[in-house]
Amino acid sequence: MSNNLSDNVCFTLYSATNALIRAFRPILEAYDLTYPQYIVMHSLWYNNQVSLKALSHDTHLDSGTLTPIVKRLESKGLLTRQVSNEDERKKVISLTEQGMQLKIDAEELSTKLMARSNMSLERIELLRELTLELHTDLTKTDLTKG
Amino acid sequence: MSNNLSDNVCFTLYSATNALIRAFRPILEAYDLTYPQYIVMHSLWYNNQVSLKALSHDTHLDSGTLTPIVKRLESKGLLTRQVSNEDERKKVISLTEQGMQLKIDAEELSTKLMARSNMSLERIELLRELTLELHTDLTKTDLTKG
DNA sequence: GGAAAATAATTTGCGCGCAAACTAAATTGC
DNA sequence: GCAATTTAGTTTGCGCGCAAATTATTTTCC
Repeated sequence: MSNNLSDNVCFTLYSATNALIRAFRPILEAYDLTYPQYIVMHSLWYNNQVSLKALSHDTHLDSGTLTPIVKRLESKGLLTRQVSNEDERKKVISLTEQGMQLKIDAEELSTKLMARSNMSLERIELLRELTLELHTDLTKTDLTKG
Repeated sequence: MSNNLSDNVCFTLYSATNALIRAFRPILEAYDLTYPQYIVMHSLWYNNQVSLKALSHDTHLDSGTLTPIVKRLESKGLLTRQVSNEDERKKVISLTEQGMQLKIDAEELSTKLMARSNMSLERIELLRELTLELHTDLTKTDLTKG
């Protein structure tokens, strides 16, 4: 019988994520990026010239969320969006030279942020495994039915 | 050297939280609550008649976020907001009868949701401890200076 | 080959999450 | 005792996050 919000994993997960994004914000501000924008850039650094659908799969962000993010990155000159030749419904998202250059500076940013926390590498890795497991679990199983 | 988003704990934490809130949404919809609204109600069920400041401390949500949430809960008839007698800057937030009755139904909702996942209770508890640790860590230390 | 169904991306609407600016009341310090 | 500072809460502006509706293209299948 929990009587404290911190006794509940949903709340601690939620609070920790908010705190992490908040801590990340001033660091990313130097690169004129938000965290979701950083996720998209990071994905493209390793998987360039993909459709929005593919980007959605990689980033775990839905298309309605991605469209405006990608448009903002386009207006910053970090990527381009071109209609695909094979399938005119699709858009090919490609990094610009500027977008690729950002990689050198910003690539390891989130790793560096976590490294500055007081948590041990072992516990950070454990946290990574558990959150990965939870995400896989939640997206596989439809918990609303049952 | 990570080349995959899932290798990074920031990303897995972020994705898992989004997935969790998403899974929670249809369940909470039956109570006409969003997850942040549920957090506020949960807090009040154990700590009623508090100022917005105190509620902000308990829920880890900032005042600019809380004001509109609390107003929505007020318009749903779940709580009231009255100017404090001792200090007219403060507002006393109090559950209505309806707000208190919701507790019986909705109290253990997030625990039940997690219990339906495929994760073991041990790993869920471990995740709770790690996210609590990270949150404490991030709010204590200003990682932007360093 | 053409209607029906599926797919890709965009748009709309709403509720956060939070920094920054603002208002109003209480406290401090001379 | 009153001006300066601090504190409590609200408002504004912006970027998500996502469900649902919409548009446009492609695929299916008869």
